Amino acid sequence: MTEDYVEILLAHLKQTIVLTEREEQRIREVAEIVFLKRKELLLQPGQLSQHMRFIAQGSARCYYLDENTQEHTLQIGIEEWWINDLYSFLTQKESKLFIQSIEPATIVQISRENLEQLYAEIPAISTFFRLKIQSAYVALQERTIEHMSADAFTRYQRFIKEYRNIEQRVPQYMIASYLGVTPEFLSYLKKKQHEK
Amino acid sequence: MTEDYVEILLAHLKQTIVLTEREEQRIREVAEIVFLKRKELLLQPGQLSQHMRFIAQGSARCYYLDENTQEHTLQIGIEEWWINDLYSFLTQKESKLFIQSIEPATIVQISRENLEQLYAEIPAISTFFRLKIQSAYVALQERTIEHMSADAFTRYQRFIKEYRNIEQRVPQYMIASYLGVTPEFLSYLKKKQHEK
DNA sequence: CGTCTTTCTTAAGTTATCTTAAGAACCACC
DNA sequence: GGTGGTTCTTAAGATAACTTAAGAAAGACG
Repeated sequence: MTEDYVEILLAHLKQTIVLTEREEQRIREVAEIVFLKRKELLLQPGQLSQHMRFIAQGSARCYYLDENTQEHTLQIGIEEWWINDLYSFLTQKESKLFIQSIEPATIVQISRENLEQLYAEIPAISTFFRLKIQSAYVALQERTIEHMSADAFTRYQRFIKEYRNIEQRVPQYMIASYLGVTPEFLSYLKKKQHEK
Repeated sequence: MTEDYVEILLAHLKQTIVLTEREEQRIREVAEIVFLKRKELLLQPGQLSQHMRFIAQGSARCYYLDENTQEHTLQIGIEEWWINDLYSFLTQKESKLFIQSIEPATIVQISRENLEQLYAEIPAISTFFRLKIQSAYVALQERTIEHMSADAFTRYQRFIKEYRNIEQRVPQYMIASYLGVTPEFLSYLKKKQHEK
């Protein structure tokens, strides 16, 4: 059932905020569902990000492609994570990023216009996204600090400790580009880790 | 005149939002002024960041000290920049960062409680800081991308191109720790740049 | 001004990480 | 269940960036 995916979003929201039955109904009205195959794009450089996107099933990532066609993964998400280029969504400027499913995925998304309506009608929704944006900032700051102060082996160890579930579902080369190393070097780090 | 510094803040706010004379007066009532000598601390790890801080004069930076007592500068600011550990301010958790004046500086700051009052009284102030937090996020994302995709020489060149005014006022080793290299290596990069 | 502290430079030796290339393993889908 | 594409590993050689150390320059402040 298509509707089941929206229920996953509602359950997720209700972990943080309280919603009346009527409010839930409003969200059901505006939520859109997108089904993706493996490695399909949801957003590309040059486009505007027009939705807040919630992963109801599967996995997705957000990455940057530099002048040398090297990928740099900024975020990897699985079920119940939000995935977006907040830069583009918030500033309404053209994105520089790709958002791509990793496995086949189901996304529940709300468009900017509908979201603005919801903000007006349901103050708790406004609170929810204010908190989300805050935590996105916090996560990014922690990542920046970690990237500057730890070497690749340490970053890898922390990653598998914190996200072994993700590590097992996602191609190695995406994790490498998330950690900021080449796939070959990550392979070497993995070996080094096993030897211990 | 102490009050002159608050006027700098007001002029800064009025570049983005419109304020009535009464609203300006409310801001004058709650703004606090802090005078700092060179290299004085405004915030240390373990403390809570309780203020939004605006540099009216001088310069300041925000940095992280890792387990090896290496400094990593997250932000450098001069006149009319805001400087804070938003992580601590927003989440009300203990900061992991230092905020420190570089040159002698004058900070105009508003405490969290006063700011919350202002949010309620002056919607434009709420808009202003929402935009600030957004642009802090955007700046951090751009920095992350740049750090992952460009080598140290390129990062240095972009830095001096964009911030030569800052580069000339701030010790080299802070710029090194902002760019993510050792001071010795930055010295080498500088020489390389001149040779061109 | 002069002196003490802070900051910057240079250079040699070292290490972390990348590049290239090629084969092996894995997996998606027919 | 086979097969074509994807992903992973290994290893050798290259390079970017770090470490250490010591002297030189610059700047703060009495």
